[in-house]
Order: sequence, then structure tokens, then C-alpha cells
Amino acid sequence: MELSAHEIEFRRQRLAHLETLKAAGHRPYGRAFARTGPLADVRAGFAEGQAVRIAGRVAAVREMGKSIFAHVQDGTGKFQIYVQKNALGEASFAAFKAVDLGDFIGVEGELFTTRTGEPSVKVQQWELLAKALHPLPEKWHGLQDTEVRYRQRYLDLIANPDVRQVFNIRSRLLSFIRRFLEERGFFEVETPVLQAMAGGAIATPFQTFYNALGQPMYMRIAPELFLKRLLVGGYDKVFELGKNFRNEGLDRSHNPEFTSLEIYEAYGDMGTMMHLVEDLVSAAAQELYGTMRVGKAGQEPIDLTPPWRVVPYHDVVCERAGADWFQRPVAAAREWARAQGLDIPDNLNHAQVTHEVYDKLVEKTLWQPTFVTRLPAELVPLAKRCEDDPALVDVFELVVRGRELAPGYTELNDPLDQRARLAEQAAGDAAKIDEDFLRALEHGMPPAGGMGIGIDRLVMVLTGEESIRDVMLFPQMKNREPKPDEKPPEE
RNA sequence: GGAGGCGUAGCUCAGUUGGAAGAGCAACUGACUCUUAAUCAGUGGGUCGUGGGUUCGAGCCCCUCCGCCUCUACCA
Repeated sequence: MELSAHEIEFRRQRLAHLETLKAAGHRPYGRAFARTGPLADVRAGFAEGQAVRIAGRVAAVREMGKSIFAHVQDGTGKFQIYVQKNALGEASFAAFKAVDLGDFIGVEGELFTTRTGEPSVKVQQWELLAKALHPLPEKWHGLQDTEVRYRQRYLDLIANPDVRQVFNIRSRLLSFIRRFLEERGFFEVETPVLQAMAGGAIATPFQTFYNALGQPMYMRIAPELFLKRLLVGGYDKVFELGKNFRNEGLDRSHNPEFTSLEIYEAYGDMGTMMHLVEDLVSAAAQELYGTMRVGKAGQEPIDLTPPWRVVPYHDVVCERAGADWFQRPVAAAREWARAQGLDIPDNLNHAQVTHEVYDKLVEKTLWQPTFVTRLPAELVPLAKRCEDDPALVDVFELVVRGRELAPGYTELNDPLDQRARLAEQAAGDAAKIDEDFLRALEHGMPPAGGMGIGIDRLVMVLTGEESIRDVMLFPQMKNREPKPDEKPPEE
């Protein structure tokens, strides 16, 4: 990339400072530095006059002639240091003036409190740990440009402390989920991401090629079919926490690569799963926030206190479209839907019109956690039919903030029905039927409840973030096309 | 895929009717031994996303392309 005159000048200055520091005996990029502890711990254990060693990135410098105040920042917070000429000596103090914003330094000194009451370190010795050759983003407004924030997330993390909070929550959530499930006897497993056939959901997979085997491969779109093989194999309670990949568009609730939690429990059903997810999510909120009411200030809070509302698909559609909805002729249904502003082609049958109504008019109004149950069978090929109505399946969709958060099923364990429904879905293309999975089912899979929950969307619910990109450290971004006269240099 | 918005200094942003490219922070020089958005004085820094067009003259108007954001569509 071409550098502007300003960038060239900036780099020249920083390299000159680096030379100054080297001449003063500093290593430009240091080795391990034994710290008293992270900055938050030093602050928590503050004792006047105590000797400490701390390290971090220089986040602010205020020079005042023969003394300098600065802040260093690490993963836990910031801490002020006080650098005095008569404490360091002429040479060391002069060298410190070549320290730039963004550099990493380690200091040794003693704790004291300034006149304004700020805990600080009076520096006796310091060393350079790493020189930064680029400027930090502006300190007051932070880094606003969304593109830079996502493409260079490290700058976002340095400049915008709130961003770090979101990812701390995400990390603690994952840890909590593992603890919660393990305490209940679930076993964490890992199943293939690279698959010869991508099943378990309806989605376009990413395709790749395995050279050694000479065969096409796919990135998984769901772990479901492998987890069910484990039920066949005798694992009663399993879960997998991992990435799925779907070759689709991206928007603020979809990233092509996303994290899901899938859970299966033998001898259970969808009701088992409803209780489990209710307990899991409400306990997570309690653990992470100390309350079950979550969301950003200014948003309508989400109340995760159990029990959550349970409503059949039939009823929730009738609430919006009228009690006689399912008795109306399809033409009348289409007409009503169009009057509501939906785009309904003439070839949609009644069930399809109903689903449009649910998708476009109902789901987005379900703000507080709601289990929508008893969905039409054709929407869900891997779930068991309801005992009292074979046209419906025994599933729930958990909807929060108008968005689907988690589906759960009473899993289909009848291999003959499963074959028929996969065949219907494959529409005559035998290559799309996972025979290996069907063979496993034919060996007998215990009745089971299963569910999947989108971790990214769960983090969105908990943190109140509106975009999936704000809960993923490195969201998918489009490549910037190099200009024709600016080909990457060959090396 | 479609519609709209945005792209100006390292960062955050102004830029009037088409008429000499600006501010704050950051940087540099100097002063200052309790500052914390330090202060004060001074200096440097621009391919106005890209390529073309209209015009005497374009940051501004028109077209192409690139990227980001929002909506929409596809997709569960």
C-alpha cells in the first residue's frame, strides 16, 4: 500500500525514537517481564509504598517538563505511572521521552496516591517491551469507522473498552455452558466439520476438495446427524459446541460461519429440551449479570425468568390472522396476506401462506422469550410427528426479540419415516440422501430430545447488541480488490 | 440480486450556490516536577475511495468500479 507523506513522516519519527531507545540500551522488542500482577489486581491490592512491577501499552502521556504522567493499559484496565527526572536520572528520563503512545513498557517502582487521589506507580526503572510503529486511534471519540473496527479488530479492542466487555461475556458464557451441561451429566464431543455430505439442515454448504482422496468435501451446515449416530452408539447425553458454515448472504443476524450448541438427550423429548434451555439461558443471565432481565439501556429489556410462554403455531397465527384462519379457503388466505402487505405468489398453498404470515407478521412481534410449538411437518424433516396430529411435528422454536434463537425437537427415530421424509426433501436426487445416517438409525436410536442454539444470537440477546458482527471478533468481510497497478508484491 | 445512504489529514468530523481544502485530537519544536481530554506558544501533515465525463474552474454535478452501513430479496 502506498503511504501518504504523513504516514511516511510518522513512521520515520517512530523509527528514530526506536534508534534513540536502542542507543539508550533498550531492546526494541523485549522478553518476558515478571509482573507483580495484572493492573486490576495491583489496583485491588493497593498498599501505599509497596514495590511493584507492572507492564502494559502506553495509552496516554502528559508531559510536564521534568516529570511525566502516563497511563499504561493491559487486558484488565489502566494504571497511572509517574516518571520523575530526579528519580530516574538524566539518561533514563531522556530516553523515556522517546516512548510513544502505543508502545509496550514495563516499569518498576512504588505505589503512591497522587494529590487528586489516583493510585499510581512512582517509576524507579523502566524498560521498553515493544515499539509501536503506527499511531493509536484517537483517544476521545475512539474508533468509529465500522469497517476498520471489524477488519482491524485489535484497534477496536484497544480504543473501545466496551467492545471488550461483549467478548468477555461471550467467553464466560461458553465456559458457563460447559460447566452447566457437564454438571448435568452431558458429555462434550467433537464431530467432523469436513464432511462428504452436508446434512442436518437445509442450507447451501461451502464446497472444497480433498486432494489425497480425490473427492469433493463440504463444510458442515450442522452437526446433528453425527450426534445422532452417537445416540445410536450409546451416548445418552451429548453436546457439541462448534462452528457451522452456510453458504448464504450475510446481514446483521447472519454470518456464514457461526457457532452453535447442539444438545441431545436419550429417553427425553422436546419438553425435556424446553426445560433444559430455559434453565440454561436463565441461569447464564443470572451468572453473568446477576439478573434475568437483560438488554442495553434504552432497549425494552428481555425478561428471561422461567417459565417462558408456550404457544402452538396454530394459536399464534390465529392471534394475528383471525380465529378462523385455518378454515379460510386458500384464495381468501392469500388475499388477506396481500392486504397485510405480503408478497404472495398464486402457487402458494395454505400451509405456505400460513408460514409467510408467521415469518413476516408474527415472529418479529415475539419479543419476550416464547416457545412456538407444533409446527407443520413439512417444515421440519428430522422431528417426530405429534401423536394426536401427524400433520404436525413435536418441536419448538424459541423466539426472542423477534428472532429465532433455538429450535428443539422430539427427534425422529423411526428409520422408515425418516427415509420417506428425507426422500421427499431430496426430491428424487438419491445422492442427497445420507444412507450412512439412515443405516445408523436402522440399528435403533433411542427416543430423544434434541436442540440447537445459536450462540452468536444468544450473546446478542444477553448483551443487547443489534448486529451479529458486534458479537464475533472477526466477522466475515469482503476482500478489497487490489487495483490493477497495485498487485501484491511477489516474495 | 434490488433500493437508499456513506467514503475528506493517522483518528473523530465540518466543508454554504461549482470559485484559494478546514477544526479538534494525534505528531513535531519549545516552556512547565501532582497531571489525568493537562495547559501555553509555534510547525508540519491531503491522490477529498477508484477511474472517466461535464465545466474556464469539481470535495461538491453526471457515469463506472471498489468497500462499508441500512432496508429488501434469496437463504433457515
